[in-house]
Amino acid sequence: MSIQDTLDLICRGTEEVIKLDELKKKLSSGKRLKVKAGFDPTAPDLHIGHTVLINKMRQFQDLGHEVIFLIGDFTGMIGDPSGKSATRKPLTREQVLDNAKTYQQQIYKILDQDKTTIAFNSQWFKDMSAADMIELSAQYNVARMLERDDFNKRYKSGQSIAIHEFMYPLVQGYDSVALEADVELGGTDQKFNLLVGRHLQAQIGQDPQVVITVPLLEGLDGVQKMSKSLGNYIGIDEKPEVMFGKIMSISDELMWRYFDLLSFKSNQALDQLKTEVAAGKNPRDAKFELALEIIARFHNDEAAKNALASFKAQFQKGAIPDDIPTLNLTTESGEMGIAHILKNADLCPSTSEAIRMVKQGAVKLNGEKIEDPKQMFSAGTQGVFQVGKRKFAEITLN
RNA sequence: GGAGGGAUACCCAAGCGGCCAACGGGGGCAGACUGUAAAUCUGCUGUUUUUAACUUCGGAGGUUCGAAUCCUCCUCCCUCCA
Repeated sequence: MSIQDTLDLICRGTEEVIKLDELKKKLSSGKRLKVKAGFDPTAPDLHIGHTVLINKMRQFQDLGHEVIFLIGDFTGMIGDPSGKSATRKPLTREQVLDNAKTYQQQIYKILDQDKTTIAFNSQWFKDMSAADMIELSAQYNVARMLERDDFNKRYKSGQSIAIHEFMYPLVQGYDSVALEADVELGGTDQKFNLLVGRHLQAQIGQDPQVVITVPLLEGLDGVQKMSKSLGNYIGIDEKPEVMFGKIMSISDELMWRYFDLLSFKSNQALDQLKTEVAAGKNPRDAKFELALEIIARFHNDEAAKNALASFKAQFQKGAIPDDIPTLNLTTESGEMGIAHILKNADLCPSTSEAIRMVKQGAVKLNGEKIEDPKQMFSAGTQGVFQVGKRKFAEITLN
């Protein structure tokens, strides 16, 4: 592969490469590059938004470079202020280590374990003295720190910025010095921090790292970035059927964004797909392809196909899914009203809600719509109760 | 330390003595439609023993036949001055 081809591959789906010629030079040198990406272990599970970055790491790995998955166990205790308008709560040491473990388990769905170096930044920070820390903080100044957009906004609007938050970019930048990183990858929200790494490396006389940023993936709503706390995410550990459903629920427009950032299809293949849809191919079928590819990556081909099949069965033919919860409910007086059955089976959060569902025509027993919110069922009744298209339970009354 | 402003359901936000379980928007859920859990349209969105009752508008008291709306105290948040 020529240097140019390699560059094209690396740049695909990135937001920014700083600087391109430096990257070219590093690649041309034939050296095995140290490619670093830092992860703040605040979240217990990875979602596919994170994988945009990890996919990029994988590419470097495939090109023969050393990929360092840096777990910010030390930085995690500070709490990255990036993109936040308020001061974050620091994590305890136990939480950080716990989360880090989960990261390690999950990244190998994409990365090649044998070619991945895992590092913890507490390795070089835990023994740093106060004097070392102050020396590090002398490498940067307040005015430049305040250039950062989120600090700037908070400062101007009178919100508090704790002093330790200024340490975060420095500490993260120092990671690059300690690792002698050639390339650092990160989301666009990390740009400032990544650039601090370049600055620190240059001050110390190292060849500064190339900074590559990748876009942040929008969540299922298509507006806000994918995150656990917003609940608009697809976790990479989720069941195939759940993943399938979530992917199908994204808008047709957002689908293309997901293709761009998550699919390993070539640009040519994507262009062709877009042309086909524009020419009348059902966008749903394109979404099927996306779902199949992603599920195959995190599970396997068979699981993906099964998820497709059960999706078709459940939502196109209205069939009852295979694995539905089974439970027994005990009646007090030998019979129970529909509202209580639904509530007790956790199909509805309250009897009021259950009554509403019945009135809206959302409730079925063995496929037969229940019309009367007061309908009673006597002990011995058995069947599949359904609320809406997605909630099922096989219930036996006794 | 001083002076003001604010706290309403999942979120934003109206209401400023009875017509308020509380406008509107967002989100969510359901139905219709669609070869999509997309888009669009419609409805619902406190609880319960559901044609009615009960609890809710930061917390605790009070005024009143009647309070989210008025008064007192408390808690928290914000702005300005020092």
